[in-house]
Amino acid sequence: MQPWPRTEEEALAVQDALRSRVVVEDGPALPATVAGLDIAYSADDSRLAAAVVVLNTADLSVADTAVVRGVPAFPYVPGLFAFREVPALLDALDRLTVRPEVLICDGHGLAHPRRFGLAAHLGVLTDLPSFGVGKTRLVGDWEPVGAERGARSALVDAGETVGAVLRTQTGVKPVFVSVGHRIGLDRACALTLRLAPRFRLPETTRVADRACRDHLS
DNA sequence: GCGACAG
DNA sequence: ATCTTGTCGC
Repeated sequence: MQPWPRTEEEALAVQDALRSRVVVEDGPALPATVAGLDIAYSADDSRLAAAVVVLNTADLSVADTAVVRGVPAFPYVPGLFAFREVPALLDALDRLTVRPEVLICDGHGLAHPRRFGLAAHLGVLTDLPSFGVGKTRLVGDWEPVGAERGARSALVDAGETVGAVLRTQTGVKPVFVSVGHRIGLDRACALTLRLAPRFRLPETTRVADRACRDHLS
C-alpha cells in the first residue's frame, strides 16, 4: 500500500478516491471456498493479530489459515475503521496458499456513512468478491425482522438500501449483512445462512476469531 | 446543544 | 475491540 493516511482528512480523501472502484455485479452463487477475516487486539490496544481462514463451502472444513501479528495502522474512528485493520489483513491474505473466492469481513461494506466500509475497501484492494457481516449497526434503520431463521429486513440509510438485517438463528439477535464488492446482497445473505447452520455468526467469522485470539499472547 | 458511533 | 462473575436457559 501507498503511504498510509495519518490523519482523518487524509483517510477521508483515500475513501473518496477508492469508493468509485466498487463493482456492483453479482458474484459466485456457490463459491468452493470462502475466507473469514478477523482481528484481535491486546488489552492496551498496542498490538494485534490478524487472521484469515479459508473454509471449503461444501463442509465448512478449514482449507487454509494465515495469522500475522502487527500494530493498529490507525486509531479507531467510526467510519474509518478500515484504515486500522486493512494493512494487517492484507499481510495475512498474502500468506495464504489457497485463494479464497469470497471474502467475508467482520464489519460493514456499503452500510457505511460514505458507502465504503471495511468489506468494500478490502474487496476493491484485492478485487475479490467481498461482503461484511456485522454484529451491530453503523448506519441505517430497519423494520422488525421476522423471528425465524432466514428472515430479513432491508437496512435503509438516507433512503437507500445499504444492506440486510438477517436472522441467522431463530431466537437470536440478527446480524447486519452488506455488500462489499462484486457480489449481490441476496447471494451474500444466502451464503451467510449456509455458513451459519448452528450459531449466530458464520463459521468463517467464528474460526477466524479463534485463530487471531490464539496468536495474541 | 444532544445523541450516535463497525471493531 | 477488551476488561470480567454470575446467571438464566437448553
